[in-house]
Amino acid sequence: MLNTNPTNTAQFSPSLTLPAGSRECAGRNTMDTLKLLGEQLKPQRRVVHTGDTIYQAGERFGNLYILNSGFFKIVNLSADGREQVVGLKFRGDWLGFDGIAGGRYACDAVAMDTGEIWVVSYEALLATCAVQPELLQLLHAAMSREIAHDRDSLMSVCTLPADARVADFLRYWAQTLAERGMRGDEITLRMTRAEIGNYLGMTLESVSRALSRLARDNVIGFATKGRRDVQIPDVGALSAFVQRCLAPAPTMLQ
Amino acid sequence: MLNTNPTNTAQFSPSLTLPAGSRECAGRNTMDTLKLLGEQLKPQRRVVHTGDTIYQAGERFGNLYILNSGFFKIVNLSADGREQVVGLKFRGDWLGFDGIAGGRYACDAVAMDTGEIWVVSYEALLATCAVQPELLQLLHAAMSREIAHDRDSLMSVCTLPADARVADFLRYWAQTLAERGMRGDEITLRMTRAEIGNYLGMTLESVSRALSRLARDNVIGFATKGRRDVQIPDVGALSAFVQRCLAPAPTMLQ
DNA sequence: CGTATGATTGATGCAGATCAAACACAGTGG
DNA sequence: CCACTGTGTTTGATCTGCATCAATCATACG
Repeated sequence: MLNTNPTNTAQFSPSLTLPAGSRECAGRNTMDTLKLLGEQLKPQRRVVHTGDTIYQAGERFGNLYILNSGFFKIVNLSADGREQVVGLKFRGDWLGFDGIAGGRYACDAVAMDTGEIWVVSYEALLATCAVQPELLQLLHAAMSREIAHDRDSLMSVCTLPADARVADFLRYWAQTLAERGMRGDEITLRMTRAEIGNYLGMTLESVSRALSRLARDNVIGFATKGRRDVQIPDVGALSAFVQRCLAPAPTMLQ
Repeated sequence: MLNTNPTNTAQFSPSLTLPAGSRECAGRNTMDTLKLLGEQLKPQRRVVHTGDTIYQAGERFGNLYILNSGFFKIVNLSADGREQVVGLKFRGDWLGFDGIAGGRYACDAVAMDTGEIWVVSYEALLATCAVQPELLQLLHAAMSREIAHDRDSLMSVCTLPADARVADFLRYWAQTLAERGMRGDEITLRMTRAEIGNYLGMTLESVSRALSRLARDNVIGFATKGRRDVQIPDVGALSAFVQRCLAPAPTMLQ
């Protein structure tokens, strides 16, 4: 992989520069957006716990879901039994878009932590949008962001070596939390190495080795007890690590 | 890769069973949908030729595009110069969704053949949707399909070995053409091996070897002159080939 | 015809998969 | 309290699928 490497002169983006498209729609932040959605839609609120499934592949589509707290994984299941984590959802994300086209959800949405989701009937949402055009903008922005991010994911697995993929994964996680008003410098991975590996297209052993390497290079740190909490003192260091992985050769001397 | 392989007993879907979600919204077919869109939106029609760029990453968002004929690739470009084909668009597909959230397009859309695209101002589209709710359904269905397909792509690169990825790519291409009323048994790849490889996360040599293998096994055929045209007598054979690649071991004897 | 671009095929090397063993920690129950 | 068990993690050794390097061939075009 990483076969396309045109004159790579390591001009990586310095530290916290957010990539284009990652900021909230119309300059609005996540908290304000959630407040607006809560007021406009008066959604049914539902508390979920680790392992709860909000919808499953094949189930009849009817609702969209807005994640107010906690976090979810989206799992695709193929006819022949392959299982693939295809997305992670954080505070402010919407769930269930995949069901609109086919009338049935195409994936499973599984809670990875305790949290609260808001249930919104798609029909009711459309009705509300008809009298409140700003809502439609929010809906479309959420779908658009999902499409753009899915493409970034594909780019990651297609062009980055294993170590860089793990680093980029942590960078995205930390940035996402920060953008949404949560601490991004100390994140609790509520996924096993196997789940992370599945999401990134590598084995759990490779994930473990990559994390060890990142810790050895002081790009990340591990919390006192257990290896589930990851400290990220500087997000820029993760980006720099990715670039280092892409660097063609040491080119020592000359 | 393909490390998750739970009791894989090769119960592959027989022949032409379309996977859930691949049929058109509300049972409508592509031709009818295009007709409706053309009548309702009266879009500006624009002829494009190979290599034309309909929009580019960073360009200010304003229009969505509906592909009436021809075909496009969607290319993502990272800050450090990596280039990734993240999608292919066929007749009836929409282009430009990635621009809604950030106000700027996130990718390049490049024509791979002569064709016609319809230009629709996003603002005007929303206005029309307000008085024609069916249009909004079509829009959402198109976005939903894109999200679902992007996930399938990620699953492909994460769980399939190189040969199977190429086979699955051809299967998808053939099925998509068939669904949209075009011949699916003889497709002209208007992409180089390098472009296909980039899209599938492998080198051009691996693509070439995979195609040679598929031809040797009579799963595909090459047209008389040149290796750009691929004959696909039976789409099911491609699915079967994918399953064969996933089979744990030859298990000869017993 | 010569040149250029893309495709095929072979030889070799390596990143990451697979196999294997030891370790850490949280329950659980005596 | 500690032994016991199960689940997840780490780390090492080995193997292999695919990348890389390289040479030849095919088709298109000036």
